[in-house]
Amino acid sequence: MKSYDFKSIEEKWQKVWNEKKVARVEGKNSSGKFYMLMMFPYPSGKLHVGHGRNYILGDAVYRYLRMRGLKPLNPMGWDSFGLPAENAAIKKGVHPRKWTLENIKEMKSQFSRWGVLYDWDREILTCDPSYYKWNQWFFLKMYEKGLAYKAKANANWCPGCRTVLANEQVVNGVCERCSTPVEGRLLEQWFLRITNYAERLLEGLDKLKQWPERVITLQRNWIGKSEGADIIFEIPHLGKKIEVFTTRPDTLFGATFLALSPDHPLSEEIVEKDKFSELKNLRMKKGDTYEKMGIKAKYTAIHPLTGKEIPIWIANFVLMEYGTGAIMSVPAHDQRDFEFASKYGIEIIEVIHKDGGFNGTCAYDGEGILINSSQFNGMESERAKRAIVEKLERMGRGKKSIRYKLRDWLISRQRYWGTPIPIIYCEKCGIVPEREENLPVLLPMDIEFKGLKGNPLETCEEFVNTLCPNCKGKAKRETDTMDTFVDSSWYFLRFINPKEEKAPFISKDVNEFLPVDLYIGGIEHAILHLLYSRFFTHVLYDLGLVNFQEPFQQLFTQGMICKISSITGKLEKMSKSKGNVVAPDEIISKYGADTERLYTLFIGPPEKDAEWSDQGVTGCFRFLKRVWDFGERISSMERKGEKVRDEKILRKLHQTIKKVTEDYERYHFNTAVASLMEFFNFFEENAKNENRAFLEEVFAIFIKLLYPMAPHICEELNQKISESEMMLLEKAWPCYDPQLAKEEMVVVVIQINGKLRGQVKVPENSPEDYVVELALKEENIKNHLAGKEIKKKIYVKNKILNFVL
RNA sequence: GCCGGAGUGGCGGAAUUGGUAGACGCAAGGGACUUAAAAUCCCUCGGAGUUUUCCCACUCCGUGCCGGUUCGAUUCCGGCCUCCGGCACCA
Repeated sequence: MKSYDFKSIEEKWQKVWNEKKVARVEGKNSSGKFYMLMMFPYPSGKLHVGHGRNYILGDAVYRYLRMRGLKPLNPMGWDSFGLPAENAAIKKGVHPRKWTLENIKEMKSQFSRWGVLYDWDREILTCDPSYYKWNQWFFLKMYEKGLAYKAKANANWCPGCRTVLANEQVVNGVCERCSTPVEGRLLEQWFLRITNYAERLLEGLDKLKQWPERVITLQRNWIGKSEGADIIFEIPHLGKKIEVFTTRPDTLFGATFLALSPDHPLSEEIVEKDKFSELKNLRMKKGDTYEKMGIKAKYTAIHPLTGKEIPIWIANFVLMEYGTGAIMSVPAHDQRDFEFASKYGIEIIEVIHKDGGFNGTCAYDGEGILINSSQFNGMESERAKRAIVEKLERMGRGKKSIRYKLRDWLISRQRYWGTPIPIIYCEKCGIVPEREENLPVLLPMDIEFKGLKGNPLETCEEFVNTLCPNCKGKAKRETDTMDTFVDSSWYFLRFINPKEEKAPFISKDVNEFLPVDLYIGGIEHAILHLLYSRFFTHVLYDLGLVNFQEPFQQLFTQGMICKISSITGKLEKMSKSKGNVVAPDEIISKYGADTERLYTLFIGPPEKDAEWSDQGVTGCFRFLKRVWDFGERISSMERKGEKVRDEKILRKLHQTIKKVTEDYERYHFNTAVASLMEFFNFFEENAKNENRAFLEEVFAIFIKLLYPMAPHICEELNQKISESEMMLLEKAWPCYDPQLAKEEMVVVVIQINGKLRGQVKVPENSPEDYVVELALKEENIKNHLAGKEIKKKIYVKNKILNFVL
């Protein structure tokens, strides 16, 4: 008997799959359209078993769908622009492109060693001019539509990466990539006007029925819609107005002061000259780590409804980035206003009354009945909101308003390894977009990286100096490159026509294949990538380039693989910096790729985080080894006599087909593995007869069920026992016989007052009377019923019989 | 503070619509084989108790805590605790 030689089996089949290009989808899809996609990786180098989860999961789905008769489009590419490549270049002097291509080669071979299949004929690299040309093209389209613009803004500057970051890339005040604290810097930067799409991005979420609820919630909170009113306060001494945004117009009569952000454009005009240094100081002390403080302005504002003069303060707790940068402060009904008013002795007026509401020690921010509010007294908050806004609208002092937390997407990066922004600064014409026919604006390749500081593009004369496309006069190129999230915001469209030279894609084809039917990736992209991609798709829809607005029909977010970190001592996401990575090659050389695949799927529910256990891996290895030995045993048996079927085994088999099919449909691979193990335990135990024909029949079905998860061993076993040479990948998924999948005899549990007291075996769908009769014969039931009266009987067919006493 | 998600044996986890809690795997303990080890195979494995020579049984408790609905709750409802994730002076 040959022992389980996973190494040669796996090499053999990987070679076959690669050479036959089994996942290739040419042009249109004949077997029904299905587009599945794994989030494409950044080629950072070696992959670990944690990364593997994404790809293995996807491959199991892919192979299952293949057996179900679909031939899904399943492409793969590389998100290959970005900082790590550039940092490696500066450190080691190797060009980012070279570093990137080497990593891709390594990772691609890792995919092969895992036995995951992609249509490599559609491979794309975002760092390739044939790809990033279209980033530039989209940018120009957006510029035309006013969706790309340059503005001076207080940007998030990361001193570590020496570039600005998008709001989405700042996590807890530090850089998402390098964890350096982010500073504010006033810079001219390029933005994409994602805020124009806030409402549509919000509405679109309602249509995403097959997205995880938590991702929807994260996006909804990130967009952060608030409904309220803009209200105008006059400053008579200045002859100017201040507009504020509030969600609580019903509290307007309690507004006893205005508070302006220190960055508000009027802030310098309204404070005394001798308080300028104080103002500057205030600008440094923003954020909730600082105590609330402020400067009283030299002017007052007029309350739009009472006509009373109220003070204006510059306050460090008011954000310039949200609303209008100014608020009406209602100390009785907003805790922040309350703290500020208490500190500076500003008047506090209760206007919303409720029992247990405002008591003078802290603000009451709930709803109630209006008081101290003139003609609105006695109204409910909700009604008063409308009534007051209507009144303001009639007076021309305010209007209904909706605000979002979402801010425009800052895409400028002061780094080299990215898509050059196709903009030219002409001495005469100013900002001039590059002409379409001149695209791509090529990233220069001959750059010396060692010891470099700052953006190398700035020092690259051939790149910077150019002629104006308008007047042919002297001009300079923009040296900022694009955020790499631009690259990943549309790559799923490029896979349809990856080699198209005249357009980013062909609309007709894209409309046929998209939206992506199943998108698999990590939860860490819940906001950034998935929001930007949705935004891009909405924009492309408006440009008439695609006929759908949402790019991803179903989203599956898999959990992360964790392990105790040798550095922090805690359970952490597997990563090099935490010193807790497990290399796939370690597992593959010891147990094989099928074992790693099976264990990765068995480790727990795929949408949840899981802890890697080296010991757990052995369980899966032992299982596969037993499967192999069983196959060997069958193939060494003599073919003789007639096929003798074993009813018990057949029933168990068909129950297992049913269970495993249902589990695959729901992506519950962990329980699919458990069911297959359970079946195999049963099979081994009961397959005592030496009837090869029958054992072979059962075993052939069993390995089909196991195939999507452990494909190499199953292909090999299939070849060994099967008469046809056809690969399992091309075979049909087994159907179960509903009659056989049912138990012949079902166990009905007997309860007394809801407590388990016994069980009887009866034929399926037995009538109540029959089950009661049998139950009453049970010794234990008799004991419990002795001397008591049965009040009620509850019978659930094939499940339970409950006597209520 | 706000918004999500979760809490089940020594561990990872199962229980698809309210119907036998602990499937499957790991670890552990015991045994077989072996000079020995590895590998493999067999048995035990939530807690407490009753019965008993053993087997076979049986009873009570048990799914974070307290309460409710129900013949019956890991599952539904109300209140709390803890942990994880996201947002956070967002007016």
